[in-house]
Amino acid sequence: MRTGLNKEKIIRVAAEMADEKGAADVTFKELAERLGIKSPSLYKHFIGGLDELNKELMLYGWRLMDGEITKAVIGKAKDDAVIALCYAYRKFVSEHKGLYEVMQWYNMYESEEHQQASAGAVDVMYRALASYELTEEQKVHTVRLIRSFLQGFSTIEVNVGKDYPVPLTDSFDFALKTMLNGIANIQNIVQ
Amino acid sequence: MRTGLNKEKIIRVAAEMADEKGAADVTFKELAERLGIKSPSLYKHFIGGLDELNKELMLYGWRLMDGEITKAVIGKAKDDAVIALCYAYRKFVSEHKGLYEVMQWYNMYESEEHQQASAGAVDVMYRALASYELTEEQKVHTVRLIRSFLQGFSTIEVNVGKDYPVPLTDSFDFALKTMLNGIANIQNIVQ
DNA sequence: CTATAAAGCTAATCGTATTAGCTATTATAT
DNA sequence: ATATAATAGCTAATACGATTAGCTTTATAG
Repeated sequence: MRTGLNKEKIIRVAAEMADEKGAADVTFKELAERLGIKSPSLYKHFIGGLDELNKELMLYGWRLMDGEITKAVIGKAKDDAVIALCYAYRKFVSEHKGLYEVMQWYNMYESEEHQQASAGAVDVMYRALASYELTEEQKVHTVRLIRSFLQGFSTIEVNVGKDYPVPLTDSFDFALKTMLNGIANIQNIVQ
Repeated sequence: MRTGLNKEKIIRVAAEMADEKGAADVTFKELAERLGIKSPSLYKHFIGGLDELNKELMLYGWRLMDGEITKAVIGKAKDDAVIALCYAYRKFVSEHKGLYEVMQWYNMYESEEHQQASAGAVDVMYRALASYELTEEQKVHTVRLIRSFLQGFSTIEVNVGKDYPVPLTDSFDFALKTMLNGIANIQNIVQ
């Protein structure tokens, strides 16, 4: 019988599943169970199989994050904007560990598509830097620094056991200040 | 017949294989072929199967990197030490993309073991900071910043398509300078 | 020399992904 | 309204790698 499913609904369930059980445990078998259908039926929606689902999950994840960090930055400028963006990124990851794994993990394979998917989030970073007096090249460097840090920090935080006696949050703030300080002194930094 | 294999040799072949084909494509099937044995025989060396192999690969990778960055830092202090360490880390990743994937990827599951594996590399970072006038807490923050950046930057660099018109190397240097600048101004940064 | 452990092998099993082909339901064109 | 086509589901069968069971050969300790 018809269940009224479509790609979008399936992706949402798959994303939940990823967050609950980890990216590697999103199987067609269990996804189908959760949706109340049999696993071969999933091929009606994802002809490319598990691979296609993962790609769509990745795209979905980046769109979602894009939305979150965009909201966070609205009406803010300079340091306030950067700080808000970084907090929003970190919050997103903490709430979507599994989905974030897919966003990272799947990138190993389809880097072209991944590039485009994350372009939205990167673009928000550029806009957040608009209010600084920076050359285009300086903006590129800065975005790459912030992006690298956020990505690395998130990965570490998600998988870390202990953050005692020095809380990770303090280190996060420290890092933000260091980077903002770098932006402020950018003329002295770049030859 | 006896082939004279042992864990160490198998791991080395598996590491090569990871670098050639990517972490996800290290299968018992092909690994056995490369070693000239049948895949069930691998269980004589890795009772825990593919899982155990991956864990050992991860440990091997971190030991290897530990050695590399340790060498790089010898006889250097302060900024020179940090710069050398970061370059060595980046070089290691560029030469061991697949192995590095395993080092990252496997961490999702066994975070306790991963912690210990990467502890060596983290320790080298602490030593590299020894020559600065920093409190223990400041060192922790600094190590976490550098580590996050290196991890994020590496992941991005490995999977990125284009670094044109702004070369990634320039961004790497920019980031290093920004972070070193942050270390120099650390008193002003921490409240 | 012999007993035993180690390291290999073949054959069989398991689990998930995937494909093939069938059926009912929905949507659409006449 | 009705005939037709496309869609979304199903069952049965296949494929492929991981894994397990049980056998055999080779080193080696005593």
